[in-house]
Amino acid sequence: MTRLAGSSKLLRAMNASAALAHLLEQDMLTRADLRRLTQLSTPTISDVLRRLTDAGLVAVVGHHSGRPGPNAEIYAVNPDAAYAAAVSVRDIGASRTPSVVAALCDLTGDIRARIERRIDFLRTDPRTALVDAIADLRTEAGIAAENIHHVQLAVAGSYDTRAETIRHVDVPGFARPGLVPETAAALGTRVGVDNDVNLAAVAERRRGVAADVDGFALLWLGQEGLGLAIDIGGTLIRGARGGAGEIGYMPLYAPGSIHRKVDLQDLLGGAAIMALGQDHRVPGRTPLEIVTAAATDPNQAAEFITHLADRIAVGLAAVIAVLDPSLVVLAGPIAQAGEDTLLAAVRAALRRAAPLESTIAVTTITDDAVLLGALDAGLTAVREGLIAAIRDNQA
Amino acid sequence: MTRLAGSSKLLRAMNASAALAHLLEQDMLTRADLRRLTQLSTPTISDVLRRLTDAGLVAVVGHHSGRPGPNAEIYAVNPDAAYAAAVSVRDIGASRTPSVVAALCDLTGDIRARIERRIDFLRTDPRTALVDAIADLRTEAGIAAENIHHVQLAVAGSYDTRAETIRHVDVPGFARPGLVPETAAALGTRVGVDNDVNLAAVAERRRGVAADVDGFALLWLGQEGLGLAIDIGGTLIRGARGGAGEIGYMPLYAPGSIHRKVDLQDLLGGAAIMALGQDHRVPGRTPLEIVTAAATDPNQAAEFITHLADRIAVGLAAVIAVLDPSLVVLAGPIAQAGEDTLLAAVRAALRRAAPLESTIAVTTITDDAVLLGALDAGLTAVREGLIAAIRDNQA
DNA sequence: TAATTGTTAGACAGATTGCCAATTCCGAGG
DNA sequence: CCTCGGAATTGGCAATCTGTCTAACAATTA
Repeated sequence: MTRLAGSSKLLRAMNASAALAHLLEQDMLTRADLRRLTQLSTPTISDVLRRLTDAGLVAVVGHHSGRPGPNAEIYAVNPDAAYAAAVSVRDIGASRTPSVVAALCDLTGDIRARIERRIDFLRTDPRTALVDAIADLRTEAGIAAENIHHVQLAVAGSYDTRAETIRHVDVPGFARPGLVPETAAALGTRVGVDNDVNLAAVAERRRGVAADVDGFALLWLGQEGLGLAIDIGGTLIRGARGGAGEIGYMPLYAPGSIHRKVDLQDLLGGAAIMALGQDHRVPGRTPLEIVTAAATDPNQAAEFITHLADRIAVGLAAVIAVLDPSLVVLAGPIAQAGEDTLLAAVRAALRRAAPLESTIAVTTITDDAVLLGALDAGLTAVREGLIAAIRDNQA
Repeated sequence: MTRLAGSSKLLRAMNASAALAHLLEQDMLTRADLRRLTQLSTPTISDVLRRLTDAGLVAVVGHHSGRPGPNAEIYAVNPDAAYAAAVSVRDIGASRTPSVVAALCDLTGDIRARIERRIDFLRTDPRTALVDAIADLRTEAGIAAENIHHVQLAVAGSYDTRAETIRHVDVPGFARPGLVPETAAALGTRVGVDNDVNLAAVAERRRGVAADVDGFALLWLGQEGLGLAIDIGGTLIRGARGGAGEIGYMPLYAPGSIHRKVDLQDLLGGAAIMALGQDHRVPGRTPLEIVTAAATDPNQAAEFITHLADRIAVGLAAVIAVLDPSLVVLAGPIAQAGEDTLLAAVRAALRRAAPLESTIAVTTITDDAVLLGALDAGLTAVREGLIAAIRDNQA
C-alpha cells in the first residue's frame, strides 16, 4: 500500500536516491550499469550523477577499457562522505571490570579506527566515557566530528525506544534515563542502542553464515547468560518491550512439578555449565575453559558434550517449534569453543527431540561479532540517512 | 532503501494508486480530504479522481452540505468494482465429515453471500467442490465470474508456496500437488492458501481485540489440535517451511527424562483435555462439552480449570519468552467455551510461571473467525492487486 | 569501420500556482 | 418573516515550471 504522492520534484529525489542506493550496494558502477538497474535514460543518469558528485557523495574512481568507444567512467560512493561508529560495552568475565570496545568505519564499511579501553563505570560517567571513546576514534582516524553521522551502542540489555532508556543492563550507570539522548547531544550525532546479541545477528547476516538466508535464529551462549536473536527477512524481532529472545527466563515444564521452577538459565547459564562440567570431571575453572577442554578432547568428555547438547536442544526445540527458522546459528564464546564437536552433538540431540528438521550452524565470525554487527547497523543507519536526506532535501 | 525510479508516468501512477489506497482505507472522502492526505494540488486530485471514476473504481456517493460553498462531492470506492471470496475447509468434529464454509464480499468488505456445505471429500474431488462453492456464491450474490479477483482458501495445514502444495493437511485430496494451480485455472482467479489459525489471526487484527496492537500471538485451542499464529506489526510469521506456530509438536523438558517424550499436544490436544476432564470428574463426551461444563460451573471444576490453565501457561511461557508479544489472544472453540473463567485462570498461571507480564485476552470474534479472516486476507489481496494494476497499467 | 560513451537540443508529460465563476451559509436589515 | 450581501468553499481553466525522454551528434577506441 504505497501511499506516496508528489510532483516532479519527488521524482527527481527518488531517482537520485535510487541511484545512490544502487551505488551503496554494488560499490562500483558505470553509467550503463545504472541505466540498466534503474531503467532511466542516459541524460537523466548523467544528471543524477552530476548532482551526487557535486554533493560529494560519489566520485569517479576509474575507467573501463578494453571495449570499443571511450573509456566509460566508473562511479563509486565516496568513502569519506560519512562515517559510522560503534561502541560495545561489556563485562569482562570474572575480573568484573566493565570494558569498552569501539570502532569507526567509512561509508564503504572499511574499518578506519579501533580501540579498546578498560573503564570502571563505578568511577566514570558513561556519557563521558562514550564521548571520550568516540574522540579517540576520531583522532586515530583523523576525522572531523561532524562527519560521523551515527553512533551505534551495543549493550547486554534492551533499549526502550519510547522512554529512551536502557533496561535490564548490568553495567553501572547505563540504566539511567536520559543517558542516551544526553550522549547524542554531547556527540552531536544520532545514537542508536541495541542488544548485543541482536547486533551479533546483524553481523551474522552481513558477513557470516546467515548471509543468504531469508530468516534465522541466533542462539548466543555467553560465559554467563544466554540470549536469542530472531531475524525475519533481515529485520530483527525485538518484541513489545524489547524482551523477545530472553529465553534464559523460559520456564521448563516439569511433569511431576513438585520440583522447584527450572528455567533455561538454570540449564545453560555459566553456573550450570560449570556444575555440569564438574559432574563429568571436565577440567577448567570457567565455563569457557571447561567447554574448550571438552572440545579438544571429545572422547574423554563425550558424556558432558551430549548432556550439554541435550540442554541446548531443549531451548532450540521451543524456538524451532515457534518460529520454524530456515537456519539456526550457534554463537557466543561457548558455542565457538565447542566448535564442530558441539555442533554435531546438538544436531544429533535435535534430531532426537525436535519435530522439524532445521539447519544448524556455528557462527563463522571469528572477530568480535557484537562490535562488527553494531558497526554494520550503524552503517546501515548512515546510508539510510543519506538516502532520506537526498529525498527530503530536494523535495 | 527505496530503489524505485522512473519518469512522469510513474508519478501519475503513484498518485492514482495513493488516492485509491486512501479511499480504500477511509471509504468516504472529499477532494479536499484527499488534497490534505496526499499533499497534491486541486487540479491533480481532480484529474486522478476523473481517471479512477472512468475506470469504474470510485464513484460519487453523496454531497457534503452544511458548510459554505457548493456541496462538495463525496467519493468512495465502487463496492462492485471487484469481489473477494473465501473458502474454509474443515473437519466437523466427531462426525468426521469434512465440510466447506464459504463467503463472498465486495470491495468495501460487505458480505454478499455465504454458504455452508457438507461434502465428503472421499467421494468428491476438491477442485470440483471448490469451483462449485464459488459458483454457488456467485449465483447467490448475482455476480459475474470475472469480477471475483481473488479466492482465499483456509485449511488446517500449511502451504508451501514454492511447490504450490498444501502440507500437513488431513482433509482427503487436499495434499495433492497441483490442486491449487488447477483450481486457480478452473476458477480463472488467483487463489491464495493459508493456515486456518493464521487467518483467524488476520480476523483478530481487523475486527477483534488485536486491532490496535503492534504485534500479537494467537493461541488456537481447537477440539483436536492447537496452533499458534504470530503477527509482527501486521504481517504473519510463517517460517521457513510454513511450520512456524506448530507448537503442538513442541517437546517439553522432563528433568529426570526417563519419561517418554512429551509434547504440548499431549498436554492440550483433544485427547489430553478429555483425559484431564475425566480425572477431575467433569461431565461431557467431547473436549468442548467438558470445557463448557467447567466454565458454567467454575466452583465445581476449579481444579480442572487450574490444571488446564497451567498447561496452557506452559506453552504460552515459551512463546512469550521467545517473542515478547504485547498481546496474547486465546481463540478457538476451547478458549471461547472457557470464557472469562479460563482467561482468569490462565492469567494467574502465567503470573506464576512467566517472567514477562503479558496482556492476555480472549477473542472477541463470535462468528467464524477463520472464514472472516480468509475473507479479510482475500480482500487485502484484491485491493493490493487493484493498486498494483493501476501502477502497471499506466506505466 | 563499427561500436560505445556522453552531451546537447527539442519535445513531451504531468504537477503547480494563480485566477475565476459558481454555490451555499450566515447574519444583518427591512 | 423575508431578502440581500458578504464570506467561505468548491472546482475548472490557463499559463508556467520542473523533470524526463527521444533523437541527433561529436568523440573515442578496438
